[in-house]
Amino acid sequence: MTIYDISKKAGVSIATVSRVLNGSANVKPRTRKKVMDIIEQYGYKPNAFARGLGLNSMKTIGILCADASDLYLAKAIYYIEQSLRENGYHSVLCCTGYEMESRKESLNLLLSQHVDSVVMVGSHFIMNNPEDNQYVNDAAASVPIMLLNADYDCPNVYCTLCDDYKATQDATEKLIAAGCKKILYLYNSNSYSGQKKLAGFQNALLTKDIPLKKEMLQCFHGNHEDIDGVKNFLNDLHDNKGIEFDAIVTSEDFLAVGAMKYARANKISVPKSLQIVGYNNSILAHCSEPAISSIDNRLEDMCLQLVKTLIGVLTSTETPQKTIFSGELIERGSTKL
Amino acid sequence: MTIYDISKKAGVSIATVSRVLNGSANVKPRTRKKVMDIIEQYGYKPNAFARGLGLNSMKTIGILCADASDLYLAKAIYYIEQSLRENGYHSVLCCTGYEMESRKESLNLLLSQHVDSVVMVGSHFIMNNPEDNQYVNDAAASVPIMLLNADYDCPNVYCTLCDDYKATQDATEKLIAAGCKKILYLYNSNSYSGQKKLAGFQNALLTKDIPLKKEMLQCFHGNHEDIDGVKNFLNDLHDNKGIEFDAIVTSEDFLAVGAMKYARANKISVPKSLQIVGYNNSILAHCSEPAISSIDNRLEDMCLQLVKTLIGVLTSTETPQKTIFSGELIERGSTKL
DNA sequence: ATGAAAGCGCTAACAA
DNA sequence: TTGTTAGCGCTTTCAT
Repeated sequence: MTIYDISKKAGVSIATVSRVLNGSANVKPRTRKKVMDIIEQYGYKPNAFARGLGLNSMKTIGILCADASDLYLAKAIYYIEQSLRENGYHSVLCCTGYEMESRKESLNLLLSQHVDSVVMVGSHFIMNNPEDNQYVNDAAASVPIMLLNADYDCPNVYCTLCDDYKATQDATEKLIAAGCKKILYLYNSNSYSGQKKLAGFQNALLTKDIPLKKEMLQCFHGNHEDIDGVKNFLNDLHDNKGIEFDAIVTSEDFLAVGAMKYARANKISVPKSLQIVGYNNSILAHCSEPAISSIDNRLEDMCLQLVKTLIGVLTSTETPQKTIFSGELIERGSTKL
Repeated sequence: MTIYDISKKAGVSIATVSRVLNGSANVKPRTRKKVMDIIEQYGYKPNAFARGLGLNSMKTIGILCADASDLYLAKAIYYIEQSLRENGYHSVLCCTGYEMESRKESLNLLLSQHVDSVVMVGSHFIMNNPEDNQYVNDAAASVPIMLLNADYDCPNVYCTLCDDYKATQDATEKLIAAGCKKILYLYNSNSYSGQKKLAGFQNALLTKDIPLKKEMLQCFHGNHEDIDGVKNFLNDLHDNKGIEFDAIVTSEDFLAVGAMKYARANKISVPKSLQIVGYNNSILAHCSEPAISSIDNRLEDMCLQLVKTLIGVLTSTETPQKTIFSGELIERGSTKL
């Protein structure tokens, strides 16, 4: 069933059918009704390819993310896809893994699909080395690029992010105000937002005149699901390296869960002897007893804003190139502030 | 840059370029080389729409799932997308939520996109009432439908699932063998696989001659992230309804985590006084101390098999219509068997 | 081994 | 208000 069949049955030209299909004003109501009836009757659906060929768009957005099974990224994808769909766009998902090469490859794959835009979910897509980000510039030359949780200055690149720096700083300062003297910072990524969090932590110490010891910044290099690995890591830090701490600020909830298990295994009372702060405010923060205080970076708000911005760009509405949300610590039993 | 430009520059016809592009055998090596060079030089990429129009396929698979932010479904999507990409297919993601109507709508959306097949992730897509499944039959009339974790008998519908019945029965029997007398079954969904698990539990009791009390089958109706809700639910069961139990078998890990928190809050020793079994073997099973024994239903294997089957169907290779994997209990600290 | 040309189904510019 | 028609870029016969 094509537009030709419909036009024949309705006794009009294909142009008229097309007008009806696209809601053009220049159709006599009676004609419109006649055509609509035929369309309904035969359950005709226009061919998306042919339409795409003509318009050079299939109303499809590419979503690039390192790992759709990551709790945080999965949530982001969920919000973004939903919002895009509400705006009449499809979402092509492409998980790139954490390697540079496959990242570029995936991007090219999406571009060759003629997506109308590419959303990059997660701060992993922007590196420190400008050369490594060239692929973003290249892509931005053909379609608008939307960055979630990353900051990058380039024409046709739009950023929506959370002020991780400030959120981490605030949380750390709260711990200091509550009397913590030896705060360990536990992280696992050097991505853009990872660095911001770290800097926020350091700045909190600086502001409160607490000397910064290098050993109090620890990077866990294991897999992001390896909670017991984190526990062992902390055990090693304490038992073998002699590092002492009365609070742990982490860059991700799973690290905080690991810290929680470390405390439990060593019969360290939380929050009495050890306070723990997570990041992302995910379900993992609810899994332990007591529950973990975690920094919420307003993921849903960010995602909705990102899509809003994107739609603005695609419809040539004036839109801000950068939107920054502020995060906040959700206090639960793992801290007493 | 189109195929015409390339053909002109290479001094051949578009047909030849097309042949080169599609790896046809009927091209003289020298001609092929000549064309290839031009293609490389100009970085030409064929237009996916035009190709789609001709072939009536853009090598795209629709992935339907209720909620991409659900831990389990997110993992499934991850595996499936990856495997599809390796096979040269794109993935269009569409999250339907848990309502019937939006489910049908999403499916139609995908079909109107001319996807080559639709993968339905999760057992929610098949209902008890045959009428409610009619939409699957309808869709199967136009493209192959792949079901993950659901069983449905219909031409052009292919199922890949885990034997949840057996896995649950086995785990329950192990608990009985270990001396548990009062086993509570805690679930939260009546989906196809939800029913299988429940039936497996019941059958274990039957097999071991343990009387089945209705009150020992409890459905938690809250949100699947509401861990504290589960804890409170169990508190209520015990304190107000006077239900006693020495083991809890759950249909999802988050329920097991809730049970764990219930035990901790009430100073019930796990596994000594209460044994707990989760389902899905997700990261949640690792969050508590002790870690939770959980049934692994081999999600990755299932996903890879599903894609393998799909590729088979699309290439008209002979393929089984139903593949069943068997699950197994991964024992951790929450049980002593 | 290569080229010419007919679609594929739709949109949009132009004519009437 | 409606119809005619030229693309859109590619695949695929059918000739050569």
